[in-house]
Amino acid sequence: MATSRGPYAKGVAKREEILRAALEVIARHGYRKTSTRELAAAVGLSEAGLLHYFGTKEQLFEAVLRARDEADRSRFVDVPDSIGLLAAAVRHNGSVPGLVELYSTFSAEAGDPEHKSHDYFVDRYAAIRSSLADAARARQAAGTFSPSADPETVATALIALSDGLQIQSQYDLPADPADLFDNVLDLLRDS
Amino acid sequence: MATSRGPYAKGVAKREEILRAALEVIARHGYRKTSTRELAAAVGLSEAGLLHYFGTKEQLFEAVLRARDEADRSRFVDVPDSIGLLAAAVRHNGSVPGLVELYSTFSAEAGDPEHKSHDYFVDRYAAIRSSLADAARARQAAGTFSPSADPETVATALIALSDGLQIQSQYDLPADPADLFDNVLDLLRDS
DNA sequence: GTCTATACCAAGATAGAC
DNA sequence: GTCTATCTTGGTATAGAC
Repeated sequence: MATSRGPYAKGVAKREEILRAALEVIARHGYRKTSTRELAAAVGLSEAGLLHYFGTKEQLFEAVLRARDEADRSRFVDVPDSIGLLAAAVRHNGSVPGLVELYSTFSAEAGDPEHKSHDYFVDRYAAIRSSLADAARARQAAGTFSPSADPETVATALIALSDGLQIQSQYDLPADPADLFDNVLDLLRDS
Repeated sequence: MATSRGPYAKGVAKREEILRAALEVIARHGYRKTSTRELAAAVGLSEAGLLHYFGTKEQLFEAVLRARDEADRSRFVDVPDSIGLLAAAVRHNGSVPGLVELYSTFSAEAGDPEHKSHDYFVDRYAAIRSSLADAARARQAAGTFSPSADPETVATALIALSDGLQIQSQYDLPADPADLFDNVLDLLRDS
């Protein structure tokens, strides 16, 4: 048996270059219209060469979304709790429509239990839900959040609100989704 | 000039048969995995014959969603206002996972302004938003809804909540999405 | 019964995943 | 390169208005 040696430094760098390029191409052409062919051309690789790094098109897009989560976390390190983090992310989404389209489409498609990225979203939703519920409990203890609201319910609803606003923002929304999200949070503080 | 004669009785019947069959096949196999070939076979047509009626696969799926909206409206005629209608639809969605997958995926994909069904969703969202805002105003006037909530904001947020719950329901949700939706409505009544 | 738009099919062009 | 998917082209057969 060959023992796994892990990626070489060159491979790591190429991976990052591919992720950056994928982000850029997706932002311009959208998710559905971005082919592996086009992506390969953008980084100077053959299609086979590109897929060597990520296995399938889907795993590549999953990697792009993981990279975005990571980037958001480090962009908003100073935000006090995960409810605030979600609000900041919703606001930031307004400036990256290509990523919003990727996230919306991909999270809907991966709803199929046989989709390669299904488990990624199961884990991601569970983690966010748990951390939002913690934040809701902390805010309730501090007296800055509706005491009658069930934390788990609030957590699930806030995620749904964020996801749903990302979809609606692709159509003609009369207001800024981020302002809307903040307004709903205000309602929950006062009820 | 060729004057349009409209569809023959046979064509009208076949159209309905196709929509019914599409609903069933999509409910079983999901949206992404349903091919025009499979759909054509299910109604005893060639692919070209199938596409003769709807032009493209996308227009066929749009027709399926229009038929669903129509079916929901007649299923819930006795529901007093459109907020109640949305709540009833969310509850009903729990029994038709294939349609939920179709709706989630398709509404995300059609976010692309060049998608053939983009305008359908623009109109649909605008209509639902307007009717939900009317319902919120009526409930506020009747004293059964938070007076501090802006009706337009509530309308957009309720749609987002419904859409987002449809996505999350495809993963491991700890609670029933319909109960969750009702709980959020309760919070809005008391605030 | 004539006429032509509608209903439908066979084959293939095109394009993307892998 | 191979396989699979959508959609077009170019046709024939039939419904149904007149």
